[in-house]
Amino acid sequence: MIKITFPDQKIREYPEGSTALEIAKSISEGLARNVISAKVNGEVWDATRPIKSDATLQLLTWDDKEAKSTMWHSSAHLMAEALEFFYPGIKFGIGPPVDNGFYYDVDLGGQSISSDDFKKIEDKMLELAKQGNKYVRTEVSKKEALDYFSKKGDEYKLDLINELEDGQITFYQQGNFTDLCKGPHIPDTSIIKAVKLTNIAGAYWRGDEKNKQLTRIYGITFPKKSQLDEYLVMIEEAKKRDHRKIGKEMEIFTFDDDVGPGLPLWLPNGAVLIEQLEKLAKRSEQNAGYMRVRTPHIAKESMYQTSGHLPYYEDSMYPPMVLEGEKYYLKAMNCPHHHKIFKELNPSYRDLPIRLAEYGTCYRYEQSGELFGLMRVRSLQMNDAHIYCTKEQFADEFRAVNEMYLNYFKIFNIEKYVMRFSTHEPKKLGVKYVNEPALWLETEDMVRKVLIDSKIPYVEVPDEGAFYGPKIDVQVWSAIGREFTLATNQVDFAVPARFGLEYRNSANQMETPICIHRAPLGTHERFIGFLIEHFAGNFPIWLAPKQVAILPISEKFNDYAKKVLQSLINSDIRGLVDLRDEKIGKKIRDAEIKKLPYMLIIGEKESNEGSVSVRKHGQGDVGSFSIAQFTQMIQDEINKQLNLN
RNA sequence: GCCGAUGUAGCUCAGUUGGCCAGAGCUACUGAUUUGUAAUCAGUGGGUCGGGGGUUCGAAUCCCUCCAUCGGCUCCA
Repeated sequence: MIKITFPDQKIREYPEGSTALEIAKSISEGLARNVISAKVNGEVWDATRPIKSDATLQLLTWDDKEAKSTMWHSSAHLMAEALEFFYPGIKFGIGPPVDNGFYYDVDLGGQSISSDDFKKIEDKMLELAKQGNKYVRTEVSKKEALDYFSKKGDEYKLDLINELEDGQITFYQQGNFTDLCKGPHIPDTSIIKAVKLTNIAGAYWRGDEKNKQLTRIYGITFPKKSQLDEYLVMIEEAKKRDHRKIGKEMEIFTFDDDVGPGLPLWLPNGAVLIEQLEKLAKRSEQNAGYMRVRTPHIAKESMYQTSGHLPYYEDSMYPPMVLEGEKYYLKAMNCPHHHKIFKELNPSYRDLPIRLAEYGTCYRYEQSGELFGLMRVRSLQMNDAHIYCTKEQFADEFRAVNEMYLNYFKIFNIEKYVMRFSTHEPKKLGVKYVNEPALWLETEDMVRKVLIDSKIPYVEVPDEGAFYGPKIDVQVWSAIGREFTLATNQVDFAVPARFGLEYRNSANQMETPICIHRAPLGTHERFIGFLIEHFAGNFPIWLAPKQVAILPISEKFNDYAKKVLQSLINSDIRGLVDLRDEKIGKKIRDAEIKKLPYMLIIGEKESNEGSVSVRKHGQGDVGSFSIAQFTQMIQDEINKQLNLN
């Protein structure tokens, strides 16, 4: 007998070699039906794998994240079986679970596949699923594994096996399909009740663009048909929040073929959003002791040689303009310009820290396939600043920057984000990173310490640093689930020295400052793209391009409506009047669709009283107020949203 | 940049076994109506069918090519 410890710390005895599934059955048949996999001693296992000694056991059902992964991993195998049925000779790369489903990379040889073929593959998968074939795990020797896939002629699997150690190789087989796989898997295919292939795309073998491009087929499965329906509804809802759709509807931005790809035009409503964001940034930066600077959009090649950017990033900068024998580049970053300003200021230690801020306009020649609405563009304006400080000041400065982030997140009600702390990879010193091993370790420790001291949750990712130092990126997700870096906070211990930046210390010696690059509001482009999706276009009133729509009931009240508008403008409130010869219901409907936060309905009663009848977007009638009362109401709401009270 | 898909009026879309002057709704404009909390009625205007080339008696429709967008891959100072 073996002792099994359950999550509630209860211990029960079972025969040696019992499986999680059998144990579940001993508790209840219903539970057993829902078991997808199991966590044995903290490791996810097949629910059908015998447990041979004392262990802790957690049964995993669909509600557990790990169970979903198991399910989708098994689904990838099921799809592979269906694909092999339709496309004999097909070769398989990797087929893992992902956040929303799974994919399998395949090499179809000369055959082709398109989304038109999805239906037949889905049907085949469901047919195979109904057979309830068991996923059978076998341990094989390296030689057996190599023999099997040599016979099959699948060079991708051979490639994978060659990297594995003998004695640790397992196969899984269900129905007519056998795959190299470390598992775990669901007990049998009958758990898969709903199947949807979602997408088809190219993907390089092992993610290397020098390798052959395989066909990647994405799909998702569920244990209940209704869950698939819910998922499809969710996808539809997400599409409605897409910033490209709302940005067009609300006339925020546009792209034009003649202007060029990735070069957005900000329409008047978008320009208001930008102005409000800049107002917020300028105020918080002023309070935090920043000084504003302004720099040109281009610079000579020599500056980017000095900064060291050229060898790393020349390919993603617009090609240079040659004037009088000199090469000029459109700037892709603001730091070198700011470094030059620091040098000109010629500070002593008493002047530090020096914080230089600019909403700098940059141009980056992003690969054409990378462009994506406002989220990835070629012209961008960054909420940039560079803080020059001593080593002793670094922790306080870095902490203050993080606090500024968190304050912004409160204002924008951003709750779902991840701080990603990127460090260097020692093997790539001198290639991807400046060759200063001691400084890397020292600054990484400083950053880590600040994060821990400030109790900011973060994940550490090796080999993702900037070439000049470690950094923190703030990751957020777009409505359609794509992950983005919204903001960034970077340490630079290398470039100031390259520019010969120095300050005089208290002992009258010259020292090089540390530089912090920070952009809490990222770029206007990405930040506004994100905000559109975050708020689904229903901006908080302080940010809304138009805050109030004035809707006269008939032409007779147009003059009073114009008077109300003027009064709002005098109080710095952004409004519009709908003077069209339409019925009030139509004007309200249009204002609601345009997501205008407030509507003022104006008729005979209001014009006689000098009042306005207030309707709130998405809520309806909220009553009658004097113009002064309404103005105060709006201003109070704005102050509250910006934490200005 | 690579793989795949898509591109018809300002917007959303119909029109593909190739065949009258390419359609609808919304928007815009004009007129009637003077309206009380999510669509008043009528009329008018608007399209190089993404660009270029080809096949054909005839191309939005078939072929080639370029451009742009979308989904991924790679990249991201």
